[in-house]
Amino acid sequence: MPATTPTTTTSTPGTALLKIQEVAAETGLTPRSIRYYQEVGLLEPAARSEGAYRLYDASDLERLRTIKELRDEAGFSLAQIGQLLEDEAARERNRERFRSSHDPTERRALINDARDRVERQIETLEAKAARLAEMIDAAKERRRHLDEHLAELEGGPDPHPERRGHVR
Amino acid sequence: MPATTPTTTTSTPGTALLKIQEVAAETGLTPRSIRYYQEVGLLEPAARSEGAYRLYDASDLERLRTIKELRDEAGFSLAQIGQLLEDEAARERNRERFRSSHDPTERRALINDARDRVERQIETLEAKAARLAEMIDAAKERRRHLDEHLAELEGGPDPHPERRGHVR
DNA sequence: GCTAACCTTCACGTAAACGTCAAGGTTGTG
DNA sequence: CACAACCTTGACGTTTACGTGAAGGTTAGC
Repeated sequence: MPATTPTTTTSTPGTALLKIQEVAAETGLTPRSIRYYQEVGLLEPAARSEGAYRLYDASDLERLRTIKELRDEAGFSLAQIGQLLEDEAARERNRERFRSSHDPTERRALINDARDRVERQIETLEAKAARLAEMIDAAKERRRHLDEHLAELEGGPDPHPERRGHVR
Repeated sequence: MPATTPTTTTSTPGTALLKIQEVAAETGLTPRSIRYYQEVGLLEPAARSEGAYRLYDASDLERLRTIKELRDEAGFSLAQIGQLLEDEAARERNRERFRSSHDPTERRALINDARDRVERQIETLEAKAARLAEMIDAAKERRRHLDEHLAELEGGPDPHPERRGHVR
């Protein structure tokens, strides 16, 4: 028995399964964080080795990178991330059910459900983006103001620049 | 001694000073959080009453609202918020020095310094915004896809919609 | 000048998100 | 098959960002 392959039915041939440390190196997370994410239900490893080693596939890596991005870049809590990913998962599940359903009414219901979920995601994200945009605008306004001052200094080293047009 | 007025020199006449609970009501923060922000150096109350009550002015309120926004909307840690506000403060200080300096070279140096700081703020914020935008685009793409499906179902309740043009 | 309602400063408790050993099993390479 | 390098599951420690009293001063109204 060569048995480098795990004992699961997730046989995606070309897909090499990685051990937790390799995943950590690949994603920039720590093994502890990855285990913790499993603990709080953010992702289950694709498989376990015979000796119970966690084994991760490509989609796991993708998911972990998503989690990390949501955490670092967007500053969401793990609970919020869980919500967002759960919505994703529900979307996938509905997709499956959708595919196997031939009743147009149910199909429409499933899609509408999915759409609502995506809509919620978008609203959550856009609210955050809007706030950020406001802050960015404020900062840019400050920068613009400073640039004005600089231009003034370049244009003519007037010892009393506050006299020409209301600097404040 | 009528002494409703504090014992500080920050005499901005029309500015009513608020006690911590009033500030809390006004900002949506808790008194504890406000004290904590002071503890970690995010803001000092404008004054103290005779009996050492914390008293806050309008600019304190503004600052607290900013902190809350950065915390809730942008998801920054208090440490990061401290950095951003510190940059702000440095900007103000430089502004003061700028006003009292009459050496054009130094003036330019001060403004350039300030500009660098603002630039850093903008970069930090825009990086975050960019990530968010990516996520929003992805979500919108999913929504668009779902809408397509819905349109297909509305247009004609075809029992085999997967036959018309590669649904996946 | 009494008292309710607020404030103060400790000080300990808590939830989230991990870090860090400890004790022991697994893997694969020589 | 020995053994270093990795993995497992606890379990306790740590930091951040507060919550929650406790013990005692302060303020404002009557």
